[in-house]
Amino acid sequence: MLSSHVKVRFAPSPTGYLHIGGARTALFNWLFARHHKGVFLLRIEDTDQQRSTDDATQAILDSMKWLGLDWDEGPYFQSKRLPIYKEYAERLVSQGKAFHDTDAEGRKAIRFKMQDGVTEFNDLIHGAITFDASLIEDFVLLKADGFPTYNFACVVDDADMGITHIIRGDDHISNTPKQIALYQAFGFKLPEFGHIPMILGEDGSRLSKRHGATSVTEYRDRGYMPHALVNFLALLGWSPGNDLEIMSVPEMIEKFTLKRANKTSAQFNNTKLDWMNGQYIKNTPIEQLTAEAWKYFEKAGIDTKRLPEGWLLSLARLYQERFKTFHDLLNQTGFFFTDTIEYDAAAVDKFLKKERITDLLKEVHAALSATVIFDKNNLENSLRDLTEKIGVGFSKLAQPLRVAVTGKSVSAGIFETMELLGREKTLKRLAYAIHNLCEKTETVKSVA
RNA sequence: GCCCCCAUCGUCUAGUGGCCCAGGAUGCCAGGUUCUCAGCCUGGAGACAGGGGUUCAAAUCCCCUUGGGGGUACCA
Repeated sequence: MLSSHVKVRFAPSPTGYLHIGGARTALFNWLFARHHKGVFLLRIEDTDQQRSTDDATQAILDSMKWLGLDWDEGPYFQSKRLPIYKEYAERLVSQGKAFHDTDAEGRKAIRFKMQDGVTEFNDLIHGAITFDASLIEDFVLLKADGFPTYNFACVVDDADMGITHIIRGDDHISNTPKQIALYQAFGFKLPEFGHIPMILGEDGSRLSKRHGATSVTEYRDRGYMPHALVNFLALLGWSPGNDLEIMSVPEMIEKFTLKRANKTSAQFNNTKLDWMNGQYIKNTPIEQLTAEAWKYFEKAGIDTKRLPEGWLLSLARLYQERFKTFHDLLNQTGFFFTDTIEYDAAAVDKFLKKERITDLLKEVHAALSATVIFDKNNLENSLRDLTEKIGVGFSKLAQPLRVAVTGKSVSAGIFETMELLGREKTLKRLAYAIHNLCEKTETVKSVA
């Protein structure tokens, strides 16, 4: 393959945010270009005046950047190339290959005259695909508003911009014979076509808003790492051919070929994405992870300036193997950042509203108060000593303490948690639980 | 309706005629580690849509059926 002449494009229409299907198409084009050391260009197909918006364009550009899909040319905007399309359309009219037409509603357009015959092309992924051109109607090239239609603008631009490989969703397979007819009418050199499978929602139906998060920006806002999303998306419709799953971007570029792309549509799977994001989090250097968490926390409205030096790093270290997304981290660690913690009612019932818990926690309170250096080692020593002295298993003590301090029956290690929370808050919450939560019936949420 | 594409564990996939009574990952289940959960380790259940061919031999090739997806716009 002549790698030096590869030129591909991603050509979204700015009628909505970049969804994961579009992102995957962009990614495959990008990987293909980088693998072949070719050119990747971005073209905005804003020929639908009603539905195109600047916000959508901006969201698409932001999403591409966030994913790390940098383009070498563009973005070109089709709305700025109107004279070009007009000229090409008229050329076809003058050659008798297209004609002016007025529809029932009185709109005037230029329509392409389809020739009968068989259209066959060799798809890079599907192999030979054949259409009977006589079944395809004469289609509009230039709309009444002077804007080109998709099929027309696409061909004119791809030819004009020197696109060598058209990699796009297989929902475009049936557009291909029309486009080939146009290439032939103009005498343009035909590019290669590679139609990649669609990404379906988790239930196997076409991706839509009711599937929850479908846009790249939503995944960004929910605290996923861009490389994890890229890695996950790369594996939807493509595989390196071995058992490798977690791959760096350079690795993906090196291994990416269209030959290894699938024909079968793939269902999106959030659970596996979560797992993958967790893998990336685990493998991210702690300083970088802390910085990312910091950014996310600030956006979420947490006053990070008030946190002691190094505190967030300790938090990140403690939670690194425990969270899947930054949003998840925020959920898990919310009790650190508030004076009003939420108590899980079931946890309170199960671990605090029991006989002798008040006494036990009073002992714990005393032991913790007497711990001079409030760090995890000393806290552990104090409490281990206590359990030995009063003869109870450590878990009998840990759970009530956990609920009292975090409000939940699940948390990271209790000693590390107390150390991070600090002496003052820990003791305050413990005292509150002793006086207000143990062996009483109401009280689910209050100030501690 | 007509045209086109597709079909391996729930999901993502490996598999291009014998190496496959089908491998990996995720999820699920069980056990281990343990202050809970997560993580980690070990083990387990789990698929070639159905039917015909071709062949000494088929998940792999052909046909039909069924199922899914896409198109059939002066949307892209």
